[in-house]
Amino acid sequence: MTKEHTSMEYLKEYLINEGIHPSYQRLRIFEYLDRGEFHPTVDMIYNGLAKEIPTLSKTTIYNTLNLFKKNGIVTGLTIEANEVRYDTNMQLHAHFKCDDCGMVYDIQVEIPYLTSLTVDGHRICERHLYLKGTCKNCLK
Amino acid sequence: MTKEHTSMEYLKEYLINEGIHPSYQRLRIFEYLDRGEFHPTVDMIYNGLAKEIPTLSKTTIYNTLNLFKKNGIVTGLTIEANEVRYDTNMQLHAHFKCDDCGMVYDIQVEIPYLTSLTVDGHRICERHLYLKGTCKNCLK
DNA sequence: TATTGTTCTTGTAATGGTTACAAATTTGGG
DNA sequence: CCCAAATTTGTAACCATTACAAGAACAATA
Repeated sequence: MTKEHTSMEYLKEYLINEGIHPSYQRLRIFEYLDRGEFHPTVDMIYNGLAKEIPTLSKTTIYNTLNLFKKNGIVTGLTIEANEVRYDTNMQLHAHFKCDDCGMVYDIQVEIPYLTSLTVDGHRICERHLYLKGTCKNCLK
Repeated sequence: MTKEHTSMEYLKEYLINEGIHPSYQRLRIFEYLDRGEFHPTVDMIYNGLAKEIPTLSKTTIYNTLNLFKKNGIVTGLTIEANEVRYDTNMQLHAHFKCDDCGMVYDIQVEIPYLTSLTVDGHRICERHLYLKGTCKNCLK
């Protein structure tokens, strides 16, 4: 998925192309994920959408995210043990989480090592790289 | 901590040097972590030690691991959202987790990029790199 | 050695995120 | 318009972790 804000129609077709029936809830959840570099948790999605979709259930969000993950259009980031953050950017990239404000940033990486298909004889399917520290804004 | 099997006396002095009072439980838990490339969960530690220390409580394991983390001799790996694995190797290295057997391997990395102190203006304190796939043994 | 205060350990209960499940609702095709 | 299938929802269950308070072990002092 691209980083630019995209029309609802486009998101709808995107879901269909990925084999996902674009129900209202799924569309809104995907839209929420796709807008901006946000990497929200389930709670953030719930709090963000519940105002506009009063009947929304957390179970629906979990179901939807698991469906998205199964179909490979979303990935869950486990930077902290007790919170999963969701990302629609499926390209290889790293994340930086600020210990102060909690913000998660996308980081572009150019590490040829990471594109290797094997390491020590093991076959690699997923690559995860994240950094932690104090972010640009909190350093000021 | 080194990877070789080390005597109980050595482990004891190591804990003392790190400012940790070496109680029997702490010593046994640290010994369990230090022996082999195992990266156990709390449950594994509990199941592994409960036979020999019948009074051992899971709370003690959690307390002890949190103490070890606070004193910087152990780190928690959050590869999967619902399980933390503990590692006494505090040097920069990567991990490979097998989706089949669940085994976590240490991987030596030589990525100059990772030793950088900042990225995009953010100050880096921690670096985490893990890979997932099928391990050497499960490929056979 | 007895005492006493501190540290460490333990069991139980509480917490919080996630999943299981079944009922209710919505949707799409005939 | 009707029915079967898919989707959503709320409740309850689950599991890892933490909070808390009581009990046990320990260290220092006299």
